Amino acid sequence: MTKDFECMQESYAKEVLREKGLKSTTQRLAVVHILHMSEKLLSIGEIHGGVKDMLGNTGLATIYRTLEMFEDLGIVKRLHFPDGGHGYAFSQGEHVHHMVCVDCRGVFDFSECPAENFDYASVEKQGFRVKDHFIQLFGQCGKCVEAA
Amino acid sequence: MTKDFECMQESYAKEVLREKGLKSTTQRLAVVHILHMSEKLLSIGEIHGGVKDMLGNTGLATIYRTLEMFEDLGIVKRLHFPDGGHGYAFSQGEHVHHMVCVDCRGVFDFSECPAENFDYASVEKQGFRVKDHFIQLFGQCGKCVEAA
DNA sequence: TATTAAATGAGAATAATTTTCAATTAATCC
DNA sequence: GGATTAATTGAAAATTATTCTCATTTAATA
Repeated sequence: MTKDFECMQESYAKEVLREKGLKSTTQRLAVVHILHMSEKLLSIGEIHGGVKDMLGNTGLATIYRTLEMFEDLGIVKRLHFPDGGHGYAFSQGEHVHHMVCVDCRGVFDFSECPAENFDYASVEKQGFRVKDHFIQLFGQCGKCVEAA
Repeated sequence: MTKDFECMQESYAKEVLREKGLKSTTQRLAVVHILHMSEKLLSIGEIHGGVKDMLGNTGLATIYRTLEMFEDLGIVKRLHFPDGGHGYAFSQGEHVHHMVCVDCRGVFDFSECPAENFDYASVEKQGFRVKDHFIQLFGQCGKCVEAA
């Protein structure tokens, strides 16, 4: 039975976890919730803070473990900032890319893949086999453009 | 006067440094040398080790400072591994992208931009202004394909 | 060669991440 | 619903990564 207020992301995560024989713990679902609620990239510390607000004390190690696992499962994506830092965003499995606002760290995702029509044959000449790609756009979001 | 054995990368780096009023120190040039010689992504530790082999003792902080600066100058690029780690590759200023072999961590660069013909207008609907992009390909290099 | 601002080294300080292990909990089976 | 069990967690220590400080050194310039 599904709780009324359970969001799609939450049930999606549960499903993925169940398929892999992993447990849907309160902590893991809280991480999904926090990420899904956020309009910007969150650092480990911010996620930890958010989870603690929801559940009371929660070990930081759990957050690390959860995020690593979620990344492997394709539930979250780790994105990067120009300054070398990084943050996490919810990412629902399918092929999705992200734009990051360098001013407010807002994340915006889009499904059109910039490299969709690229002919990898041209870069595969020396025998390299492309298996995956990572694409992230940088720029300013609408609000920050106006504010500037 | 240019030393006979000075490589292009080294003189390129010197030029960029001079333009910005920064010093071409032995340590900085050693970092360029190490990176340029390497066929794979190097970690901070590996770069530090390489520089120490060339120059004798060298502070780790200098390596950090140098790499951060080089990244800002567009001389090196910080790339990422699926496992969350990262490494540095020489990157000569112009628009270049990298492929990383997930087996041997080899780096291969190419100049055709996969996103070259992408129409950013489609993702800029909500007012986001794309300023830059980060693209990195993952796969297996020829050697590792054969070895597998 | 003397001058000077920039850069370095050493190590302390801080931050980030991983590990360990006993206690807890979600899923499963009756 | 309660017992069972393997997975998961929390807490703290251990490890690793990064930054900072400041006295000393060095590259560029005149």
